[in-house]
Amino acid sequence: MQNLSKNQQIIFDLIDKSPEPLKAYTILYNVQKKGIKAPLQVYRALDKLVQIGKIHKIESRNAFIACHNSSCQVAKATAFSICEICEKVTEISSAGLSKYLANFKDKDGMKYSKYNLEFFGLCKKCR
Amino acid sequence: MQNLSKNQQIIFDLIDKSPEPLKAYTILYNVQKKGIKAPLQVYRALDKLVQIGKIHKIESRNAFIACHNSSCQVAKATAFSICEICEKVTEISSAGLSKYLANFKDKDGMKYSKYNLEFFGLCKKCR
DNA sequence: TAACACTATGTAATAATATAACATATATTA
DNA sequence: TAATATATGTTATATTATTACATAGTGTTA
Ligand SMILES: [Zn+2]
Ligand SMILES: [Zn+2]
Ligand SMILES: [Zn+2]
Ligand SMILES: [Zn+2]
Repeated sequence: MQNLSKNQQIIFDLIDKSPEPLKAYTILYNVQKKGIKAPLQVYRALDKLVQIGKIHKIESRNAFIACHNSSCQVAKATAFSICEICEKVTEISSAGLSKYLANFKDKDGMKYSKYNLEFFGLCKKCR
Repeated sequence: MQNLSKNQQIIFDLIDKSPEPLKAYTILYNVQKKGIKAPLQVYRALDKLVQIGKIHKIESRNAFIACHNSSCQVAKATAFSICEICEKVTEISSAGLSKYLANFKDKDGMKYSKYNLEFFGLCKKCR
């Protein structure tokens, strides 16, 4: 587990303490006072953080959330629930689900160790 | 099953005959000769086509693919495999998988009838 | 038919998301 | 030290998507 660089740490801290997924430019606005001035600086840190599993990208929302699955063993096998009203996003950690998906074989008998699953519905509060 | 409007039909035809997912602006360039001149015209048709399940959006690629699951009964429950080398995308239609996911319950006992799953790996040719 | 609601279209402008290209600096390792 | 890899800074630009406003067509029903 490598240490984070300065920019990576700043951006990870912001995402980690956010109760909701953050978008790249929201992140940019919030770290400008810390000296990160350009989009590319944000995107580079995001890329790295995604790569090492500290954060995940919510593809349908173009937003980023910190991993809370004990610094994701499954950086490449992610599942989320997304509330269609309040946009609350929760990372799903289910041994059953990840086992099922990791063992799933398509028609050609092909298995996939990497996947991203996004469930949509209404959260407890919005139901 | 409603009929498609003129723009919707033009854009669906293009996507339907494409062997690969198409991006919005690629679509735009390809339909300009048919009188569709602005991005919004494309996005509006895409939105509608997604809504009625004739096409699906590949979220991780910002691209659109025609549904070939007999005009998708499962417009809201989609699964794809994506080759990380050649970018070939295939819609997965597996009764087992859709049943498993439709019945999946999260920690709160919540079920989700809508989801999008993207598997990543190497296709037959690229392996 | 006329009124209404609904869906679709046309057009211009702009917002939001992401990358290319190039220069420099810092950390790691041999 | 030298070599290598990783990270940063900066400017410009590419790509993806929406807002706002005006108009036209389609279907329903009073
Ligand atoms: Zn995680
Ligand atoms: Zn909610
Ligand atoms: Zn389909
Ligand atoms: Zn391939």
